[in-house]
Amino acid sequence: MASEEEILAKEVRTAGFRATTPRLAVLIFLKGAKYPLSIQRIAKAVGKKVDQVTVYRIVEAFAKAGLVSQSDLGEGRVYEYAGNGDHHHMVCTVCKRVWDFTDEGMGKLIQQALKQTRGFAEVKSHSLELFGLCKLCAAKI
Amino acid sequence: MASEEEILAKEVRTAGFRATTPRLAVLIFLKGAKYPLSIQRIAKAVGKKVDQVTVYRIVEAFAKAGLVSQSDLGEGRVYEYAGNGDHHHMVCTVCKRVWDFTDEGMGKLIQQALKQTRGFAEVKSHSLELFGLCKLCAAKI
DNA sequence: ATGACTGCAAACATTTTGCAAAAGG
DNA sequence: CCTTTTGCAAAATGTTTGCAGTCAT
Repeated sequence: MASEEEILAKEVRTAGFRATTPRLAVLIFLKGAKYPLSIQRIAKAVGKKVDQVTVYRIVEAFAKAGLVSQSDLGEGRVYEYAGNGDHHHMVCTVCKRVWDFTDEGMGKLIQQALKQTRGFAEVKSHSLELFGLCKLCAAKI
Repeated sequence: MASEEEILAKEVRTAGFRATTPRLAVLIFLKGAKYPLSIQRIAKAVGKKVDQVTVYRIVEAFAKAGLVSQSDLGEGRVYEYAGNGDHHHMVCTVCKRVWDFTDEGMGKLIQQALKQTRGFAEVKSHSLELFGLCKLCAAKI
């Protein structure tokens, strides 16, 4: 049976890249991460065996290829493994913690949007964030 | 009758700020803008009568106060006047142009999300972006 | 073998900070 | 007045680029 690493290596190659140590390190880390992370945090996580410049290039390329998805949860751009399922984010603007949620209605919403905006041909990806207060932070106010 | 500027001045004061020239310049410009803009573009637009550092501070404060809303449409963070109505963005990833669209179902979606994520008390704002290809760019491929 | 990829150094850009002077209420 | 706000200079961060050497295929 294929190891975790072999599976990801295949995924990386399918996306058109060579399966290098830095790329696998980044992808393995992101796959295991519980919430989206900034370049800096990813770089720190993979350790100094991978240069931060390389992390920039890898993550940007992965994002373009759709292997990772990007968003801005209020603290600058963050990235997460796209293969962990389509979901959205709910962010507490005080403690910055992130919750995931899913929504069935996205397909319908996209159809509606396309109907409204003539001029658009095709939606490739989406990003939806809700900002507010978690119960803990709300209680403190 | 109150001039455009007087109305915005009042809005700025209601939000808890002093109605200074730089703040009104930024808000007037953003109110008239047809799509969300970066700090750099806002600074350039209001001219060099307002320092770019001041634009940073103003826009950040306005965003926190809810006077402007922020998002990342793929090219870094951009801002727009919040009073121009609740809407979402559709962005062509090739030519970067932005279309607006609205969605009735947002309230229901938020209720759903709150149901899913125990731990959340209240949603204050949201941000929804669709990325894809406009017809012009799709035709060129 | 050979093109893709990485690391390193340095350029470049963006964002933040501190403080004295200016301006709003 | 008296506090908030601004401009300026400078520091601190963040991001991109160029290139020689390394690695995956």
